[in-house]
Amino acid sequence: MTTAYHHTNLRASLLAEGRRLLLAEGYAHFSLRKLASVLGVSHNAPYRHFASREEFIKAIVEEDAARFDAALAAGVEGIGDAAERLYRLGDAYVFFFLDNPEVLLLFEILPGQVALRGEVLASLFSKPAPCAHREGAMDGYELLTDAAQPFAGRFPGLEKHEIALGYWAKVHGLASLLVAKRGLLPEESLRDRVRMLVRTPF
Amino acid sequence: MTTAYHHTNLRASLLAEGRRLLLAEGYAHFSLRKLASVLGVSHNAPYRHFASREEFIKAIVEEDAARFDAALAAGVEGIGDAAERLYRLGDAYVFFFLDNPEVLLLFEILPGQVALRGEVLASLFSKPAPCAHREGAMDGYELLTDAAQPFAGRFPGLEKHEIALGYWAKVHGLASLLVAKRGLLPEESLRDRVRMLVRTPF
DNA sequence: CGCGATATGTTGCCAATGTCAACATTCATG
DNA sequence: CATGAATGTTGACATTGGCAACATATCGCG
Repeated sequence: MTTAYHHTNLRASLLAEGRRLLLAEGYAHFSLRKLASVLGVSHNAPYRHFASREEFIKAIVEEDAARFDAALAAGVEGIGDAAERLYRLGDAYVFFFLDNPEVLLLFEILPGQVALRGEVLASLFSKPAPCAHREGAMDGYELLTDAAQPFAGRFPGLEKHEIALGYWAKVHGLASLLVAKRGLLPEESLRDRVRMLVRTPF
Repeated sequence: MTTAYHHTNLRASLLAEGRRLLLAEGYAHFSLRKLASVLGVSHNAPYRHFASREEFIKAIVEEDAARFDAALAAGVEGIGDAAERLYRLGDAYVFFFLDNPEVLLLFEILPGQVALRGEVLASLFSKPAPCAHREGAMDGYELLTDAAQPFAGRFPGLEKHEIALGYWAKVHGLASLLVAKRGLLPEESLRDRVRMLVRTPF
C-alpha cells in the first residue's frame, strides 16, 4: 500500500501534522514546505489536496469549527427547558475553549472569523429566514431570545433582543478572557465558577 | 531638507502607510518591501527603524494601544463615583472599538494579545502589587471589584472578584460581537443601547 | 569652520517560501 | 489490459525577510 509514492492518506496527515506545526511555529512562520518535508513528501504534494496555503489553514480551522459545533450540539442534547438549554449552550461554549484553547487562537487567526464560528452560532445572531430550517433543529436566535423573555420585564430599557445580546456577550467574553488570561479563576473550581457565571441572570 | 536621501521622517511615514497597507493586504500578505517601495525608499530602509517585520507590526499595534489607553483614561476623567467610573470605562471600551474596528483586528493579529490591551486594562485583572502605583492613578482591579461590591449580595454564589470578571466579560464580549457583526443593534441608537447594556447590573 | 562619529539610506546578496508548469507513477474502471 | 484520473515529483521563478558592506547626510565638538 504505502509504496512511497502514494502516501495512503496524505490529506489527513497534512491536516493533523499541519495543525501541530501551525500552533508550534505560529501563523507567520508556518510553511507548507516545512510541513511537506516533515511528512517526507515533496514540497508540492500539499498542492494536490489544497489550493493554497490560505486554503489549507482554512481547512484546519474548518475541522475545529465542526468539532466546536458538535460540542455545542452535544451540550444541549436532550434538554427541553429553554432557559436550561441556553445555559448549557453557554457552558459548552466556554468549556470547549477552555479545553481547546488553541482552537480559539486558530479561530482568531482567520481574519474576520473572531469567535462567532460554528453553524449553531451562525444562526444565533441572524434572524433566520422564516422556517428555512429543518423543523427539529435548534434555532440559535429563537433559543436565545426565548430564554431572555423572562428577564425582559426586569430591565425596562432593554428589548428581548438586546438582553439576548448582552447575555451572549458575557458568555463569549468569558471564554475570551479566561483563555487569554489563565488564573483569573482558581483552576480547581473553574468549571463550577463558570457554570455559576453562565447562570447568573443576564 | 528632503534631499531624496534623508526622508525627513521615514519612521512616521512607515508607521502610517504601514498601518494602511497592513489592513488592506492583511497580515499574511503584508510585506516590508512593498511598503518601502510605496514610500519610494529602498527595500532595506525600514530596517534602520525596526528590527524586523514582526517588530514593525508590533510598533503599529503599540501606537493603537496608546490611543486606546488614552480613550479609556479620557472616559473616566473627572468621574468620582466608583460605579459610574466603571460604567464609563465600559462605554469607552466598547465605543473605542466601534469607532476604530480595525484596531480590534490589529489587536487580534498579534498572537496572545487578544483584546486585553492597554495599560489600564493590564492592571484590570492582575492583583496589583500593594501600592506599586502612583497614588492618584486608577487601579483597574480595585475599580472593578469596588464597583461590583454592591451587587455581591444579590448573587450569593459569587464572590466580588467573580462578579467583576463576569461584568467585564460582558463589556469585552459586547465590543467583540458588535465589531464582528455589524447590524446587531440599529445603527442610529447604537450608542444609547450600548450605554444601557453596560449599565445593566451584571 | 572643519572633522569625525553617528544616524540614515542604498546596493548586493542569500535562503526560504508560495505557486505554477511539466512530468512521473499509481489506481480505478471499463 | 488499457486508458484516464488521482496523486506525487522535479524544476523553475518571483517575492520576501534579513544580513553585510557601502554611501551619504547630520550633528557635536575642537
